[in-house]
Amino acid sequence: MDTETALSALAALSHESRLAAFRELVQAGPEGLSVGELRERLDLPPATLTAHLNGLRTAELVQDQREGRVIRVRANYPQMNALIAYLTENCCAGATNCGPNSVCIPSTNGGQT
Amino acid sequence: MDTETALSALAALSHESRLAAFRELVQAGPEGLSVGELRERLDLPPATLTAHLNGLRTAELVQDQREGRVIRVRANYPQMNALIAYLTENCCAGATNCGPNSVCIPSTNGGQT
DNA sequence: TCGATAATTCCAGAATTATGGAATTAATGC
DNA sequence: GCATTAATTCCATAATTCTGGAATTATCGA
Repeated sequence: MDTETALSALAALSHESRLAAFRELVQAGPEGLSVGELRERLDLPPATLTAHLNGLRTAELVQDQREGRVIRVRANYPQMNALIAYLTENCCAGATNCGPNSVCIPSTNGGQT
Repeated sequence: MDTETALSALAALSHESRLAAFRELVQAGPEGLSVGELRERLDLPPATLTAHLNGLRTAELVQDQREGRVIRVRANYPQMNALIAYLTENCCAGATNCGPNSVCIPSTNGGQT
């Protein structure tokens, strides 16, 4: 993932409603949710939800598929994963001991504190 | 890390100049950089850089320390790591096979597609 | 075709964030 | 005290993002 794409994804997730929407979609699993279900859970006016969904769509963090009158939205897990990979690389500057479960130390000092 | 803190960190990183500043600090390692060095590298007016640094400070993604007339800024690696952990949990909904080097699939379907 | 439902786009006002010059604070050396 | 350097805050303008009502598009069933 390049920096421009990462910025787009970070911007998409940096708003309360959009992060909440994305979390709902992740919890919903591969089935995703219809826009209507999402709207009920988040309790947002239709136009507002669409605007936020468009932010997530631009960042390619979600994908959708029309099913009749309903549009089903799914979290794009690989894209989210790519964002985490980007942040991990930028957090650790290439150190190998880095990740969510380790303390993040740059490689330039061999991991000492 | 709670959602409010994550939102603050995501917002801080979702701007070109701030992400660039943070990357410079990560690459600089534990020594960090003075505000002046950062200013030269990013080529920003002083007031603009300060405004962006304040965003990173509020999110506790950087910490600083005055050394005489100079203020030294360092990346706060644990905070960045906590953000990555938060995103990993929210990306994967608790699945164990998740991380920057694996495909991110929620746990609700056992990893099948 | 018509009516109902789902979701979107359009658009304008409100709110927030970004930008950077000028003034200010902080520290140092003479 | 005074000049110098480093960085900040102050403040006003510019730019962007957010919000949501109203109109529009898309699909379906009768």
